[in-house]
Amino acid sequence: MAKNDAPKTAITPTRNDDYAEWYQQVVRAADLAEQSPVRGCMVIKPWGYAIWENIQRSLDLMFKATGHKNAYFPLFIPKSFLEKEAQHVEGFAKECAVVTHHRLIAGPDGGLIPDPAAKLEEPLIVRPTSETIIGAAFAQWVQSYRDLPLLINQWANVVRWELRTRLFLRTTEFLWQEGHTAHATEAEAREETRKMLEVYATFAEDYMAMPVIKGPKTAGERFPGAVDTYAIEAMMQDRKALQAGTSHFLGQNFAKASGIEFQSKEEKKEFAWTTSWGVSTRLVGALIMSHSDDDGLVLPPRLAPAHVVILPIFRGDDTRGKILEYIDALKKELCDQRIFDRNVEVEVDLRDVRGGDKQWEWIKKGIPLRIEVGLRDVESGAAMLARRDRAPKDKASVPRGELVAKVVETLRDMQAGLLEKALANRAANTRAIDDRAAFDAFFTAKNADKPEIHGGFALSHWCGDGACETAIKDALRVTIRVIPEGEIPGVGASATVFEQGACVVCGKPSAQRVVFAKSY
RNA sequence: CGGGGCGUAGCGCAGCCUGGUAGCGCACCUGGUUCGGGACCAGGGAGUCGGAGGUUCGAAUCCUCUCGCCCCGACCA
Repeated sequence: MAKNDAPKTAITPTRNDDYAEWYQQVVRAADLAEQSPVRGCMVIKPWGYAIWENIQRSLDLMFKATGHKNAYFPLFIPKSFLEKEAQHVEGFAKECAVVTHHRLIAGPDGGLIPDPAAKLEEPLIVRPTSETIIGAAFAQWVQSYRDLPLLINQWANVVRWELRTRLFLRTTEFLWQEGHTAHATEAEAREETRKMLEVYATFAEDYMAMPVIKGPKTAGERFPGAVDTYAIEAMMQDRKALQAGTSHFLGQNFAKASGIEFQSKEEKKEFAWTTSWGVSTRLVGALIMSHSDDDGLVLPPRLAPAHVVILPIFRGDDTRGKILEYIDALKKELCDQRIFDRNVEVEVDLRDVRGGDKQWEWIKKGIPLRIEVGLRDVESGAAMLARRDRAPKDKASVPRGELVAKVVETLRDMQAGLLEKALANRAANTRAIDDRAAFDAFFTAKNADKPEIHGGFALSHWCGDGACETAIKDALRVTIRVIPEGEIPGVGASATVFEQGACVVCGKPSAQRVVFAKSY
């Protein structure tokens, strides 16, 4: 095949040519977000924000169904609050935005400067997370064991002064949800931690069509101040791991720091047991990197801002009305259909833009289905149907009578297909590796100058020693993403997680394999 | 925050070495021909060349500083 015969893709470069650049181009081509004038902060555009809204709505229902209530706490956290939990301080101190003044005045050069007379007595920290401020509230709210459990969630923005940012994956300000709960017993708090991890895993697989491995993190990867951190980890198309959600068992650390005490049935003063758990706009990044291709974004129907775009094909003004009428009726009927707990959402693109361009725009935006309606279709009682998970030119005429049912059926099929494909990709790039040489080879690019996509998930034995974990990290930038608690679908019997083995680093005995990978 | 790269029209880039006040493709606007399709022809609009200093008769081009973005690393959702 000559160079010029290479299939033209809507996105350049392709994933294989330059994955990082491809990602950015998809974000732009799909009109999801853009860089803002503020360093490290993004503007989320309507199409991208709608995805977040769908994530929000779906998760919110799941939180409510598990007994949680939403509330809202201050953006600002007094410095002294953050100082209350030693490990917490250590973890977050180096990435905090600090508010020191409450007024601006004219400066010597005509600009504005903070008024020295308006300096805050105690600096306020723009929340990097809300354990401490919510802890303070909880301390007020909880008196008796009858006040427990306290199950609260907050949708908010947070700020972490990141040194290296990437749209959606890591930005200085990001949107998220943070659940905070307090319980009377350790067992109950542990159960809550697990329950929410499960909610996240379900959401990832059923809504995002993104398979995840769930389980505890190693001590080294723990949330600052947590006793145990659990996570869901997904594999992106460049085979790197992405932490898509975390759930923390905080023990009594924060209860002690914030004074969350209650009187037990036995009339004793006790510290509550707390948890926290969160997912962020990073999920949008995860979605992009799970399914999208060299023609742009690919969205799971369940979270797509719209399911269908109807593209009219006009030839001359005399037939325009007829076609519009046909489209209108079709749209109405489609919008009455239920799919995945909501109505089918339809866009009709009437813009005066060339047909081909219009079509490609929607392909790049990842809308699941495109329906073309021209005079021919109106007259024959049909429409052309094209799906985003097939080649752009792959279209089929569907009789009008079957169209509506076909749309619903196809959306379901696509949702399932995306998960299957992602599962297959993960399985194909997950390997049981038992000796160090093979491990090193797995995580080393053949082309050092321009590393190709390589590696994946290595299921290897680990003795549990942090030193071995660090040795791998230093040598290969590979970390233990998660300690799996079940077999990994699609991986095959030769890679059984639970069997005796020897640590891939030091050779000491190990009872199970863990997931090693490069990560975001 | 360390190493590297890059900032020239909305997007992608050339020009910079060898200073003489900007060019290409796509997008955009107008007219026409096309048209189940990322078309073609003709005409047109759009850039204080990231910002600030400096050198010079003259700076996108040379020097200094600064801001931002990207990649690699350390850190992290």
